Amino acid sequence: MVPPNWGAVFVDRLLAWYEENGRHGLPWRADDASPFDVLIAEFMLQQTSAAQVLNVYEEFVETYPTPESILETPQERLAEDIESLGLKKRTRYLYESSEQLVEDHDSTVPNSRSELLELQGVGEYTAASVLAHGFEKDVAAVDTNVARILSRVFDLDRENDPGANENWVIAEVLLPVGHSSDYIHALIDFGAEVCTASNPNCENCPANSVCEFHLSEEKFE
DNA sequence: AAAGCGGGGTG
DNA sequence: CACCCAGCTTT
Repeated sequence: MVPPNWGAVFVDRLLAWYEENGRHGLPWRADDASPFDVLIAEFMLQQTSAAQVLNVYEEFVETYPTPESILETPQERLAEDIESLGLKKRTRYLYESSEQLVEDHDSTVPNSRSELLELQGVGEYTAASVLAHGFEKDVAAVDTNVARILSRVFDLDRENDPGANENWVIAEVLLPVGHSSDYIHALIDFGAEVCTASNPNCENCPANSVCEFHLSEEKFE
């Protein structure tokens, strides 16, 4: 059973770790990234490592800063530009969602969850990410990294399931109001570098004293 | 609920 | 060589 104050302690440790060790230089996290830039980055990052996206992101958003610029380009050309990322359907999602932005949203990115979810290729995680990073909304975003972290720290029943409502509820409860973007980035970086899927670095984890997973592991040492 | 997508990096 | 990566759509 997790003591009631563990959540707050965990978030404090997480944010302190992030300030010191986070991947602050990633271009799609820049303050001047537009909501459309954020949307492009989230499309690229689906099931794709940040290192791979780094190879193509900056040139892509410079070449295609608006949905119109996507639509003016043959899909074959777009496909070449992001070929190294894999997942070929991504090109169609980029193109069709750009059509939706132009036709239904006056060429802007909508700032509501329901409208974002209507876009081709946008699911719960991507919608939440755009709201947090593009519009500074106080919403949580749960991907496989976040689901894994929360499942371990709080010993959740539906382990590592980004679709489990419990993950979203906990992520929302822990959210530091006014800092959702840093909070989400912190969770993801933490999942990529400390609380990894295989061989998590519990020994050097700043939150291991408030983690059910680590404490239960210790019992079997 | 489960399968399928995908190039590139890692153990 | 098998497996994973800031998920989503379709069956």
